[in-house]
Amino acid sequence: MRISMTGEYAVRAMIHLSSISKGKVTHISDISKEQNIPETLLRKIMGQLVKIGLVRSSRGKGGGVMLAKPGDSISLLDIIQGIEGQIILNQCLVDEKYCDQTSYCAVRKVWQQAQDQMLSILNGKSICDLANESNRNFLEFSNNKQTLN
Amino acid sequence: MRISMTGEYAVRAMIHLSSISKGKVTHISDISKEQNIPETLLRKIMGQLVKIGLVRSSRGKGGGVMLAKPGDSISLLDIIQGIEGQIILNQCLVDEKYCDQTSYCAVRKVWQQAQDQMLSILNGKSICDLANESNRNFLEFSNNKQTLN
DNA sequence: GTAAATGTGAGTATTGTAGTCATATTAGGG
DNA sequence: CCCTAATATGACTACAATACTCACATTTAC
Repeated sequence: MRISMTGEYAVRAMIHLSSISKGKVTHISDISKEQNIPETLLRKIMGQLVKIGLVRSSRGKGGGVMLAKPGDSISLLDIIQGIEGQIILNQCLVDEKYCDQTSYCAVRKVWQQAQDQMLSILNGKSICDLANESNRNFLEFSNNKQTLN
Repeated sequence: MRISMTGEYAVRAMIHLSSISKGKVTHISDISKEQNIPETLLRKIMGQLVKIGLVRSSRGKGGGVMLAKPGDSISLLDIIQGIEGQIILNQCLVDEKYCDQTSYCAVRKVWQQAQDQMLSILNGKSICDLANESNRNFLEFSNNKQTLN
């Protein structure tokens, strides 16, 4: 049970985008290089991100991609669900026909609970938070390295 | 991102087993019928459950399957992880080579947190709990139905 | 018109999953 | 020893999803 590469790539690309100053564009090829994501694949993923309204793009010379809205209004969950569809841990949570015990099954409830917890955690983090935290961690990381040398 | 059918079947089979009085055996074919699980597939799943020590089986006439230990010492997580292997939401949580930012990446931390939450919920429920709760819910459910009619 | 961008449908290779089938193995009881 | 009832398992199939690639289309600025 894993997140898809597509989902991971999307998250990385979005974090990259959130580091670009507002109003400026980047190019898919740049993100591809810096984040080490196959370019043609990233093109498709960016296409999806545009479709679901998280990214704005413009074609042609001078074109490129940028966040469609402020980074603090986009959660990790928005990205993942946008790309992968709804996260549903257990079949019986989605398919009524699958199990005839839905109305009293305790297992179902546990999955529901686990799923809710997970979603709320992913929902609680904006890509803005993520970019900032990573930056802060990176600085600490670099400082530690320096003092070690 | 879903649990596999195999995992779901295993859980159902285990709950079924936990309803059998201690010391008695059931047959795979019975579980198959009652839980609506393809028999040949269930045979394989039971094989795995035996291998990981959750089920005890005996062959031949008078043989069958039973829980290998008390139902309250077996968690939902034991079953799922036993069957599906470790639950790992995000690639970077398992594959060091995959991402060179492991030491400071904030995304990684969020996934870790979501995963921990989920595991702890699954770990907190024994199949004994589950069987009891389902029974209790079922009774309520039936009563409601009766009073409605 | 040309170069620089994104957009996209079709195709491929690989893997994973759900499930089947045939056959082996084990055990009890005549 | 043989029959029957049970689990065990390796090989196989069918299908779907994933992670890509490729070629080409489209858009825009100059």
